[in-house]
Amino acid sequence: MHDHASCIRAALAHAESHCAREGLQLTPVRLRVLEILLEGHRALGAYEILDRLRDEGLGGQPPVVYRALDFLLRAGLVHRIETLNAFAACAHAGKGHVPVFLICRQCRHVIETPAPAGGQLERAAEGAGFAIETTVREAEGLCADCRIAA
Amino acid sequence: MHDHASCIRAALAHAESHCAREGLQLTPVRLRVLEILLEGHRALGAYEILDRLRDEGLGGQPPVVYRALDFLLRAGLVHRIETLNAFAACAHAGKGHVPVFLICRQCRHVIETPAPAGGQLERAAEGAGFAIETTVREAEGLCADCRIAA
DNA sequence: GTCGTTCTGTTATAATATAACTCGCTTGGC
DNA sequence: GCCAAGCGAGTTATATTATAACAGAACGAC
Ligand SMILES: [Zn+2]
Ligand SMILES: [Zn+2]
Ligand SMILES: [Zn+2]
Ligand SMILES: [Zn+2]
Repeated sequence: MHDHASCIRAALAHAESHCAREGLQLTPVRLRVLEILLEGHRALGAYEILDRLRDEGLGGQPPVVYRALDFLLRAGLVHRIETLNAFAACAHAGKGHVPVFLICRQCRHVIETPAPAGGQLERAAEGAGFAIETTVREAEGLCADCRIAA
Repeated sequence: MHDHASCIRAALAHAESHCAREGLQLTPVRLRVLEILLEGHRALGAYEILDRLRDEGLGGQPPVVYRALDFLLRAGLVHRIETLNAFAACAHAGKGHVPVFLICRQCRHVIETPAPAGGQLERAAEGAGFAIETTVREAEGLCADCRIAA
């Protein structure tokens, strides 16, 4: 069983120390967005996050949440899930990694697993003389729980 | 050097025979959208395609182009590029494949290479009991030409 | 013919994302 | 103390991407 409470604590502790070390400001809005994303290993759309912020009186317009997400993305604390146009807190903060996502189409849970370097993308790129800067690896399907439930 | 004229001819021939075989209707709008995407190995947004169609008097509203794209996607003749929210004609039509895309951020050229099965995504999924249905593998960076030009 | 299906046309709107400008706060120089 | 620079947040407006919902044409099945 996954101890999510300690999972959240660890992520927040990492975020604070990382920002302190790098001279980045983890402001209330930014922290709150991270906390919301950390509540579950799920991807949330920017406007879902925005609704939450609004309920809490923390900034009611799109730019607020998009700026916070932009900060968290650049700090490596959050990943963008391209398939869903949504965002998920990094589950491996601090361990420099190329994320791979397994996205359940039923419960929307997102499993992030670290990928070793030197996979297909890298080999394909090398053959083509292509210089990779960022990569996206996402799979959609059914997670173990939803397979059993089906 | 890439013989793109014959590349287009082959893709169109495949599209026609594939649709005939499967009982799918490659109507004028659908064919034209495919032709537009085949003009270059580039990704086009739905509204870029729509502008082209409009200029040609072929259907001026978003649903027209989205429906044509939906058809072409399901027929496997076109791929969606999640990173760009855009679409590119399949460069390996007919050869059942899992596409991998190398996307140049400068010239927007898209290189499609076929991926062998059994990569990182599949291994990660197996370990998690996750049943993959679709995968997205995209890399953004600089293509060989743009690296030289830089 | 007329019914069901498929494709297209059209209007309207939803969902996602950014531009551009304002303000308040901090901080450091002077 | 005062000012300027920088940064973050607030706000308005708008751009970009995508879909819902319904109306009309075209076609073959019966
Ligand atoms: Zn957890
Ligand atoms: Zn991560
Ligand atoms: Zn070609
Ligand atoms: Zn392809």
